[in-house]
Amino acid sequence: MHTTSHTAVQRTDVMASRIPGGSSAASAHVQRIADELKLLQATLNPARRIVHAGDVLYRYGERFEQLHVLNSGCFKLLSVSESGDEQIVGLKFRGDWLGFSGIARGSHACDAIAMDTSEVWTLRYDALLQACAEEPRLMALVHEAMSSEIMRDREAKTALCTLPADARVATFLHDWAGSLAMRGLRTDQISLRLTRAEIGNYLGLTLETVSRVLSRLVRARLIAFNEKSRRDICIPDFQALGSFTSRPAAVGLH
Amino acid sequence: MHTTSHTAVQRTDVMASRIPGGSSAASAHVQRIADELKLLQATLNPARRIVHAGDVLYRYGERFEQLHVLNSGCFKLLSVSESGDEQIVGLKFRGDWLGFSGIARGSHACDAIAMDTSEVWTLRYDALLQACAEEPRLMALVHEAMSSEIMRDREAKTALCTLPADARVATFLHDWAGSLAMRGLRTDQISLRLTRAEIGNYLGLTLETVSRVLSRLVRARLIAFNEKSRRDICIPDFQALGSFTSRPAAVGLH
DNA sequence: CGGGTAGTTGAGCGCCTTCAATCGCCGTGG
DNA sequence: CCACGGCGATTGAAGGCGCTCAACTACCCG
Repeated sequence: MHTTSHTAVQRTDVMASRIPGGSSAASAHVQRIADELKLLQATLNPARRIVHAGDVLYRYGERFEQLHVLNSGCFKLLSVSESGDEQIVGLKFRGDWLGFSGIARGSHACDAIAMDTSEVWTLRYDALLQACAEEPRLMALVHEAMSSEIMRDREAKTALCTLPADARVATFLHDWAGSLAMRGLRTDQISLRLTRAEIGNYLGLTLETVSRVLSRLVRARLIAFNEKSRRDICIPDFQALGSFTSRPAAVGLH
Repeated sequence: MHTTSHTAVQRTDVMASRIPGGSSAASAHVQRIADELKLLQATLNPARRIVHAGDVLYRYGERFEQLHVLNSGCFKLLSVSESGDEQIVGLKFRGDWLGFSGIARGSHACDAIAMDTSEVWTLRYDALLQACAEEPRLMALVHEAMSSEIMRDREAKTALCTLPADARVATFLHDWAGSLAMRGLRTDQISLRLTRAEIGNYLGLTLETVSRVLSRLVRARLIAFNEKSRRDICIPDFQALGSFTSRPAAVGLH
């Protein structure tokens, strides 16, 4: 795992002009993440480093001592069962925290693997606790991050429990694009950094089903493939894709 | 099969590795919950009260101001979608916290409904924050509780993604019994406080499937119904039920 | 007794999986 | 240069698991 330059200015702020669902809410969120990072930097001066796709930030079972915050890039969280099969249990983007699940047992509960070149800020947990005691805003920030994670996990569970395959995949794409939008990135053109098998794993489907659903969404004009790579997906109408979530019907089949 | 003492499990030291009624780990956990409650009481003197089955502790959308800790009883967390259908997103027992998901937005993300007569300890969130700043152990306790919730949500997601109906229901029963065991309660005789429809809702199955799976588990001698109520379930061999989780095969069908 | 709720069980269907074939891409090595 | 193999993705065909629809029972409470 590289620890090269810590300056890594990420060129994110292309920005809010392109954001679906109202740029004001999105840019507010962008600002909020920036403020949070600034607060972190001021109170804890976290170690920064760049990691690359495939790099492992921590592994299941490793002693928990640090938390991480993503300044850019994206990560997947991988839970490996004793029988050896893997389950993707989370996806993380700029502003998200990594490692919360390790606090309870004192050892990490999953693997954290970069899906793209990313800048990670790392802070010692004991230092964080101490800083939280002195800076109430910092404590509130940490609690909000954990609370958000709990909320999103529940939404994911609900999707798994209630949505058929088509809506599940559509929701997945919509959420991914929404995650980027809230961070000020473009959403008309998203680059999934997962194979069909990984998407299926994350959604409780087989890779074939994912592939078929994507083809169906293309036929329904809700998405389009980039001609270069079939992992790059165009979303002409962000809202339409979202509304498909609730109405799994009304797709021209066949 | 009955053991009158509260150390419900006898010949299973092996189980101590996982989620045992294995007495040592279980009683350690009981002790830990007791210590946590004691610390809470010492630092915050929370308001206690008794609620009854069906009582609502908080509702979706209500302003978030308090957190709650269960001293006894059990709760369900209910998420209601805009279209009106409900999803059970969590089950809570003694020692569990309620309300974490409301922190992020400042309003509660679900309904919390008692499934049984329960004793609830309530504390103001702002008071908790303040107390956390002064008492590091309290802050650690809160973080551990949130971390545990994240972990358990992920396990639930994994179950939804990977297990077929039979294993899902078996895991549900096993986990429920395990939750009781970790709290020092008997596990050979558990009383589900959910209808078949609610179990199905929680597990992403229909009530008919739940009913059929339970009948199958009875035929396989992994569980037995109490003759009084079909919601009360005997678990003759806790371990066997657990091992069924991983091997969904090998049940005498028909 | 009648009505309502909870639960069980059967029959048939449909969505998703399983199995399999094919295509395109890319890096390697003859 | 092209052949080859591997990986990712797509698509078809067939089968099965779980859902839908429905009937029936048990139990509680008026």
